[in-house]
Amino acid sequence: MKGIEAMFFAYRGFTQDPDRILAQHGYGRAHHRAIHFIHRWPGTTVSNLLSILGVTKQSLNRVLRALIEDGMVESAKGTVDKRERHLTLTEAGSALEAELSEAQSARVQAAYASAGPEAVAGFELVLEAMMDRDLFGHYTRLGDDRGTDRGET
Amino acid sequence: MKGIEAMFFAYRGFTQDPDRILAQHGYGRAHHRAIHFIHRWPGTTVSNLLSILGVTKQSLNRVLRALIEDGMVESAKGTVDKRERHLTLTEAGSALEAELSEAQSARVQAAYASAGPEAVAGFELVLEAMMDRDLFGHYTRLGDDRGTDRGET
DNA sequence: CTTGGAATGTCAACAAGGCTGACGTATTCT
DNA sequence: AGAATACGTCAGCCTTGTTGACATTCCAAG
Repeated sequence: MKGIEAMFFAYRGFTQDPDRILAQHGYGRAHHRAIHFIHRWPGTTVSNLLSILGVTKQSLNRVLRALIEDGMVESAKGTVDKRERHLTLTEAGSALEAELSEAQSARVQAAYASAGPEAVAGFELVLEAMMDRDLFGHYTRLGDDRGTDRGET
Repeated sequence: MKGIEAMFFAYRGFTQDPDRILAQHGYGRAHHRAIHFIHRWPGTTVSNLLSILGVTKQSLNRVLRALIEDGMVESAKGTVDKRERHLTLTEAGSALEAELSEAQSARVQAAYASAGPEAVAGFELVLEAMMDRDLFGHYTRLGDDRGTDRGET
C-alpha cells in the first residue's frame, strides 16, 4: 500500500508553495480554499460554499470576514432571495488567487509533464474514485467550467 | 486545472475513514501519522520521525507522549547511541494500526479497483513527481519493505 | 397574514495541533 | 575539556476546527 504514503507526501508538496504565499499575506489554507472556490464559482452563496468546504458556518465566517475586511472578497445581498449573500473576488482578490493558482499549478504541471498524459488520466481517475460521493457532486458541478480559469489546462 | 480540486476532494475522502476511528480513541491525524510511520519503520528514532513528518519536536513530542502513556508505543533507549530513543508499536498499537490501515486501504483499494491497474500506475507516477525532493527520499527509503505490511497490495 | 423554516451573522468558549523561544540533561564526537 | 547531538519539557501564541445559543431577515405555505 505505497499509495497511502504517496498521498501523504504528495499532499505536502501540493500545499507547500501556496502556503508560503499565504503566510506573506497573513492568511492560511482556509483562506486559500475560500478564495479558490469563490474564483471557480463566482457569485456563489455562503451555504453553497459551506457544503463544498464541509466546515461549520462559524469557521467559514471567520475566514470570510477577514477576506471581506481586507477587500479581497465582495459580499452582495441577493436580488431574488435577499437572505443570500453572493460572493465574488475583488480585483485584489483575483490577483491573489492568480498568484496562488500559478504557484500551485506550476508544481502540478511539472508533475504532469514528467509523468506523461496517460499517467495524468489515471491520476484523475483514481482521485475521482477516492472522493466521497457527495463531494463528487460538487466536483463534477465545478467541472462545467464557466470560462473563469485562465487556461491552465 | 481540475487536478487541484480533485486533490482537495480526494484527500478528504482519503482521511475520512481513519478519522472516525481515531476520534473513538481520542486521537487525531497527528497520532495516525506517528503510528503509521512507526509501523512502517519499527525501531526508528525520534529525529528520523521528525524529518519524515516535518513538524517540530515539541509537536511530535506531545503526540508521542500520549501514545506512550496509553501503551500504544514503546520507547527504548538506544544501545549503540544511548541518546537515541527507538520507537516501536506495542501489541495494542499494532492492533490500532491494523484497524486504521484496514479502513484506509479499503477505500483506496476500492478506488484502485474501479479505476483499473493502468490508472493506478499513473496515479502513483504523478504523486511521486509531485513530492518534494527531500520527502521523496523518505518515500523511496520506506519502499524497501521489511515485510511489515499485511499484503494489502 | 401568521408562522415555520431557511440563510446568514455573531458571541463565547474550547480543543487539536501547528509554531517559536528557552532551558536542561545525557551522551558522543573532536 | 569543550562543542555538538538527541531528546524532553515548560510556556505562550496562532489558526482552524468544534458546539451552543441567539438575532435578523426573508421566503413560502397554510
